[in-house]
Amino acid sequence: MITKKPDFFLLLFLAKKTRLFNNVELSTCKIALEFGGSQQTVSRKLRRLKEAGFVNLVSSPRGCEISLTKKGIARVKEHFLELQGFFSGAKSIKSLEGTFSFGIGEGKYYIAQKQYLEKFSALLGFKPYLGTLNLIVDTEKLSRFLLGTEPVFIEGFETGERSFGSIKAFHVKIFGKTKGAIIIPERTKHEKNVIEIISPVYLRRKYRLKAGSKIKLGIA
Amino acid sequence: MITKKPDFFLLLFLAKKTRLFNNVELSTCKIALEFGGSQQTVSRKLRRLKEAGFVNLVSSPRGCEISLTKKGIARVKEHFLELQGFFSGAKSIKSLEGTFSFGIGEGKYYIAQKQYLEKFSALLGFKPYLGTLNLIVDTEKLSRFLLGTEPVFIEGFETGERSFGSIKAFHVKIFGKTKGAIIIPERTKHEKNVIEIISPVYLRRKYRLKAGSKIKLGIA
DNA sequence: ATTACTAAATTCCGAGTAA
DNA sequence: TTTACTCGGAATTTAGTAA
Repeated sequence: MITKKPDFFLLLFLAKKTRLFNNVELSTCKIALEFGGSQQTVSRKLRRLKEAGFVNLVSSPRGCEISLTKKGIARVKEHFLELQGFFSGAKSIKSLEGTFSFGIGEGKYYIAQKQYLEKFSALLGFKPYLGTLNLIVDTEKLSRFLLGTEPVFIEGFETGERSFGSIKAFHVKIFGKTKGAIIIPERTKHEKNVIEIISPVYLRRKYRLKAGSKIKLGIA
Repeated sequence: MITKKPDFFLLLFLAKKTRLFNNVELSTCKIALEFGGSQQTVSRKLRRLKEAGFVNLVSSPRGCEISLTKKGIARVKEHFLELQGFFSGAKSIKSLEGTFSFGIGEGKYYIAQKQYLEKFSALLGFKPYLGTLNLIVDTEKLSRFLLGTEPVFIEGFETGERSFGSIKAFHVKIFGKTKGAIIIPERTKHEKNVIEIISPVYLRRKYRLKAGSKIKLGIA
């Protein structure tokens, strides 16, 4: 008979209960209550975790003695390290370079919407200049840069005519001093290597930008 | 209609793909291939994640545009922080105090087994004195102490007469200098506030231990 | 009190397929 | 190519219970 896929969430639950290395005495009833599901389901899932070699399980009419096996501990650690890989600052970067590009001016139409403008002021703390700065960036570096910033979520809205989607905004400092934000629509078909920047000032004039000019963004 | 429970693993998968904050273009086929399951199942699970408010999803015959919502990002972060809670050294401690107690001498019988002795030598790097030191410890502190140490797994074995279970061992330094290890059977009904220590030296004599003597264990 | 079996209800999966 | 529907079979859940 083929061993069924064991319940990873129950393994995580047991990892917490055992503090990874300890043995614990539990009953299927208590686990069911705390973890969710019925006593029978917990019983079955425990047996599967045992079959799969993730836990040591001694069941008796007096309850269950449970500890994680080497394999079980490894599995939980692996899961954690994987998550840590992209949450920890290890891979994030603190500045991002972009190349100025003349956009098609589409962004301006969107951010000029009164509802967006009000939310930018309220949530970002500045009233943006009525235009966006298009930057060509390395998508890999963009991802790593965004990981280190705190996103601001700007809800979408409906007008009589059409609907405007939600936007994620990320505070940045342009050339280490000018306030601004990267804005990324949540629904976009946009090429991902082009981002739009808003700022209270007219960046193009302030920094005398020409096509191909390099702009440095830092974490705000 | 009640929204079904969305697949958290798919959410994690998408968290990786989107690097949390980015938008990605994927197809249900590609996800199915990489994540597992059929195209149909992925399609259904994506829609459930959307229903549950975890992802922004725009599907069309040309593919899917996917990004995580604020709620989705929060859910993944919450999961990570929960794990980090007991993996990070924040809660671990570097030393543990125990009170010497005369055991019933049971441990001696076990560790004297030739198979165990050989594995101790091979895996722990020392040939233990033929006896164990029983220590009464605080279970909460023991858990936190063990979190900071590296477990050594000693496999069980069978003799003609009976079977001997696996043992987890943790390197320690007794009073900051003497080599030793905490040994915890994987299957035990043992009261968890009593641990057994093995060491190449006869600890009881070396430290002139009497019932009630305090022993300090440090990370090796 | 337990664990865990059986059986019925429910849910899930995926081949086939329409758009 | 896509997405996503239908539907039959597989898998899962859980109430009832035995031990």
